[in-house]
This record gives sequence, structure tokens and C-alpha cells, in this order.
Amino acid sequence: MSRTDDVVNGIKHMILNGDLGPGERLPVEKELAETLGVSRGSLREGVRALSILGVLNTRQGDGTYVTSLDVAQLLAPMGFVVDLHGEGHAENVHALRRLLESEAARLAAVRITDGSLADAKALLEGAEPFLEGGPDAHERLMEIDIAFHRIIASHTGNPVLIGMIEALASRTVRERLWRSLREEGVLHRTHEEHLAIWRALRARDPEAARVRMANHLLGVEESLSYFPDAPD
Amino acid sequence: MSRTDDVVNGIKHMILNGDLGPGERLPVEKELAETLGVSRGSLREGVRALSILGVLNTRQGDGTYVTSLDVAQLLAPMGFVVDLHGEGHAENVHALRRLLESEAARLAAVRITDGSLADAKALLEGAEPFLEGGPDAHERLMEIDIAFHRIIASHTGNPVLIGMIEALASRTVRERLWRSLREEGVLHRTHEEHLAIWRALRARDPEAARVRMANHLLGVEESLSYFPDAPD
DNA sequence: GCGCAAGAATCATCCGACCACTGGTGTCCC
DNA sequence: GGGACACCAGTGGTCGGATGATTCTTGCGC
Repeated sequence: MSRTDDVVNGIKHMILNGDLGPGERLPVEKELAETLGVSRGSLREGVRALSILGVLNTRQGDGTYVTSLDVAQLLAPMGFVVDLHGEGHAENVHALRRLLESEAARLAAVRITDGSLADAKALLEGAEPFLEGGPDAHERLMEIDIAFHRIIASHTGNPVLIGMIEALASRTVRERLWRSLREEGVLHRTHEEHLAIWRALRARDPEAARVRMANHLLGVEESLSYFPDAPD
Repeated sequence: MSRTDDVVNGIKHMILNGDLGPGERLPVEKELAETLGVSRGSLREGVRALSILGVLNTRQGDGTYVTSLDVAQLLAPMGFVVDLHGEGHAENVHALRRLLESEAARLAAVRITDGSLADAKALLEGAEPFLEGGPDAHERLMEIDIAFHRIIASHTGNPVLIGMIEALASRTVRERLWRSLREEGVLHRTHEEHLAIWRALRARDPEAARVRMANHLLGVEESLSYFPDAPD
């Protein structure tokens, strides 16, 4: 067991024991290093690791704090994992994303607010001008897509689900997706699918929302497999 | 962007570009530090972080290697996250686990081999003597439960799904679960549910397997909520 | 009361040194 | 010749100190 592991476990226990709560500040490096019986260098390695895991947050000139411990934030490193496998398990990642997002749509159908429904509608209408192309059209459409799916996920009432969906639909994953969609010229179809999802949500129909979402993501996956060996 | 982030991204790119493959060895610290333009200390912080994320693996006196990059291994840190939230999001975690395991059962129903089917059956029969109690009964039942669910997950054909289920059903999560099951005296019911899942799998009936699994996990969740404020 | 500058506190980074462990190599003994 | 052992070079592990960058606080002057 290395010193750094001592640090990680030590801080982990301090959090689990309640000695450290979300947002709370850690002792200064020198002091904490002495408490845990390690040098400042080793302490920093541990703190850095927890920082990358989204548990701690250090601010130069200020101090080190425990994060809010939001699930979404803690699940963020998972996106890294997904990216790392890039081509390899793309099919498996998408299959899982389809399952999770379908469930999200089902849950959101009975929970979404009129306000968010209107926001989503505005989003989709704002996408229409870009369907024909133009400067930054690609980038804009992707942003809108991300925002649309995020609105749905946010109304599931399950933060863990939200975090996982975010991790599974990382930016690099979406980049690949949209490149394929554009190259295959199915942007209009994708837009129609979004609208179908929206209508199901407006109707507060869980099953319809689930099916529409599943259908949408299946279509997207199909486009992706059109270029199975697309270079990066 | 900190130096450590440079290191993490640098190594990540080396892997994505194919400069580094699974199992391959990294340059020595001093050299790699010069390549990335950082000090050895900063390099170590980055390497340590990737090590905790399951991407790298360092062996003193030998060198630093890229891991197999197995999904299960990379998703392991997620268990840490789940543990960290312990009580907080237990409901949400279980809801998600139910969704994933149900899907796993559905997939496994059409893929499971006769051999694994027999293994699962033997497992369940081996559990029966412990239903009445006895030394280590609690521990043994939990082991069997884990093994049973693992057999199912392993036949989904989706490594990402397997990894996520593992992460969601961490050991501490299961500890709590089984403690509740025992205290509520529903071990027999749980066993019957396992048998029902097994029968559905043997019948190669995906929908039945999915429903049986969902029913099983719903029952388990119900037992958990019986002691909503159970101390640790 | 307000703005600003000086200072303290804190993390960020680097450097050099030494320790601990591993793997390989060569030697010695049987 | 074969095997056990000792040695050695290479590598990560840890440490302490020094300097820079950033933030927050304090107190001064207006």
C-alpha cells in the first residue's frame, strides 16, 4: 500500500466519517501531510488524484475543498473511459445509451414541466435554419442536440441516471455521431425524430416517449455503422 | 490548464493515437517528463491519477505500463463514487441497477449456454442449506447471489453493461441489501425469485427473464426501504 | 465609505537527493 | 553442467526545500 493510497483512503474516510462535508475546506497541505504522515509531494499526488476523480477541488492561492459530490461530477471521469475505447466498444456504448435515454424519456414524460417543454420546442425550432447547412451549422446542430437530450434527462428525477447519460454521450462520442449523420444526409430525419419525441413528451405519454427515443437512437446508431471504419 | 492535465491529456492522446497500446510500457519517468515538458513531480501526479482511474499500472523497480483497458477495470472507480454516496442516492442507484440488470437478463435469455445454465442451477441449489441459517450463512448467500447475477451479466455480450452492473452493485451496496433481507426474513422469497429468473432463462424467454429480474430487484429494494434510516 | 496597494496565506511547480524494489547477470558451489 | 546465491544497474517511491503564481485579507489614504 503506497503512501498515496494512504492519502486517498485517509481523505475518503474523512468524508465518509463526516469529518469532511461537501464544500468544506481541507487543512493546508503542510498540516494535512503531517497528519497523514506523508510528505507534501505524496499528499499532492493523492489530492490530485481525488481532484481528477471529482471529489476534491483545489484553487491556487485559496485552498482545497471537497466538491459538492454531485453524481454528475463524480461520474464525469467515466466519459474519459468511454473516450478511451473510442472505436472498440462503440456499439456497446450506444446500446447502453439507448437503454438509458429511453428510460429517461419514459420518466420525463410524466415529470417534465410546461416551461421545459416550451424550451425544448424553441430549441428544435431554432435548429431548422441550420438543417440546410451554413456556417457553423454542424457545430450548432450538435449543441442543440445536446441541449435537447439534456432537458429530457434533467426531468427524470434520478441524478445517477443523468450522470451516466452524460458520461455515455461524451463530446467525442457525439462528434463522431454527428459527422456520420451529416455525411449520410439524414439531418432532416433526425430532426423529425426529435420532434416526435417532443410530441410524445407534450402528450405526457411515457411509452410513446420511450419508443420514440429508442427509435431515434437506433436510427443514429445505424448511421454510425454506415462508416464502420471511419478514420479519426 | 495545469501541468498535470497536460500529462493526463498527453498520455491519453498517446494511447488514442496508438503510440501506446494495452500492456505496453511507458518511457521512464525522467524521459517522459522531458518529452511532455514537465517536472518529474508533475508527471507523477498525472500518472498517479491515471493509475487510480485504472488506465496505467506502475510497478516499483520495473516500470509503468498501460493496463489491459478492460471496461470492467476502468469502470471500477465508479464503485468508489457509488460508495461515497452511500445512503444519499441509494434509491436512484437501485433504480438504475434494476434497469440494467433487467436488460441483462433479457439479453442473456437468448445467449446463455447450457453449461452456464447448469452452473447457475447448481449455485442456487447450493444456497438452499444456508436459507435456514448457520455459520457464515449470511456471507455464503451473498457470495452465491453475486455469482448468480454475474453469470447472467456475462452472457449479455456487452462488456460495458457488465462493467456498469458491477460498479452499481458494489460490495458495500450488497452488504446493506443482504443485511436488510435477513433482518426482514425474506431469504426464502428471494431464493424463489432467483429460481423464477432461472426458469425464464432456461426457457430462453427474454421477456419473462426481464420481468422476473425486475420483480426480483423490486422486491429487494422494498426490503431495503423497510429500514430507511438503518445505521451503518 | 470606497478604492487601492501591501502583505500573508496557499497552492503550483520544480529540483536534487536518497530509499526500495525488480530484473538480469555473473559467480560460486555441488 | 545445473542450480542457488550475491551483486548491480535500472526504475519507481518518497522526501525536503526553494521559488513562482494566485487569492484573500488587511490597512492605509482619500
